[in-house]
Amino acid sequence: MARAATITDVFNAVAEPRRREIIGLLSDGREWTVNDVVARLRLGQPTVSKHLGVLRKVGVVIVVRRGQHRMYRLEAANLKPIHDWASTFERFWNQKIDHIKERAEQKAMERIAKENLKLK
Amino acid sequence: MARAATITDVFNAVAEPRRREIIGLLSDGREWTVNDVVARLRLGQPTVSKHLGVLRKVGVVIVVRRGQHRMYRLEAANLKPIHDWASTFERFWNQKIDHIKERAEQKAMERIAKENLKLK
DNA sequence: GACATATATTCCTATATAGGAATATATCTG
DNA sequence: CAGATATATTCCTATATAGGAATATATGTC
Repeated sequence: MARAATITDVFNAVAEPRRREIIGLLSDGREWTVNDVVARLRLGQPTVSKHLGVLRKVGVVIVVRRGQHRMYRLEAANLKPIHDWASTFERFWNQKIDHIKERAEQKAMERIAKENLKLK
Repeated sequence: MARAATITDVFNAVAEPRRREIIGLLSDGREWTVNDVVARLRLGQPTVSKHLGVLRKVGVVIVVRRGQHRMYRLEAANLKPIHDWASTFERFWNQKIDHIKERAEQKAMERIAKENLKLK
């Protein structure tokens, strides 16, 4: 079986690095034209149109027509499922940080103990 | 150009729903055998072996051999890049929540004002 | 050593998809 | 209306990859 389609699974949509780049551009909160994006990335216009189309279909960008132009804007809320999923693992690296803290405190205690010995 | 390979890009590795399922299983922190996973998911043994192989290559799981078995364990720290990336968009939905809060407060104020009027 | 069990690997096929080229479709400007 | 500009779409090709079947490779047990 193939994986869930890029246009239905936001995880898959975002698995393509150039789409993450586009999202990075749009994350300035402003409206971007297809050609604005083309000018920034080294991609052809049809390629950019297609990537934006995928992002639109998963809801990560929205588009409004303004005359000849289509203004694309980031709809970051639809990236939240990814954040939520990844957050469920937060405890794993926080735990590691805790261990580092613990060890640092341990060392500090040892140093203090040593200095106390000297004083005696 | 094709996208970055599943075995080099953790975003792409995790774009496959069955791999996310496997990660979900291993997130109990325990060691899982290939057959443990096969028993839980409706996937053949070779399929599971291959998925675990992909996750191993991006570092999301680690494996130790114990006799006949290979024990797979989640190495969640290597999911952190995904969390970090998604976190850069947190402000977008927090902002929305702020708006909701604001509006709720607004309504509360209005209600209080109305009640004050009645009292007069 | 013969067999059983656990897992990986190889081979195959179907499918998705990224991107280029060409073209279609609007919209704007004179 | 005749360009010009902006964007989408269609067609094509190369490539990745998911999964099944068969097989290989260990390791355990009698």
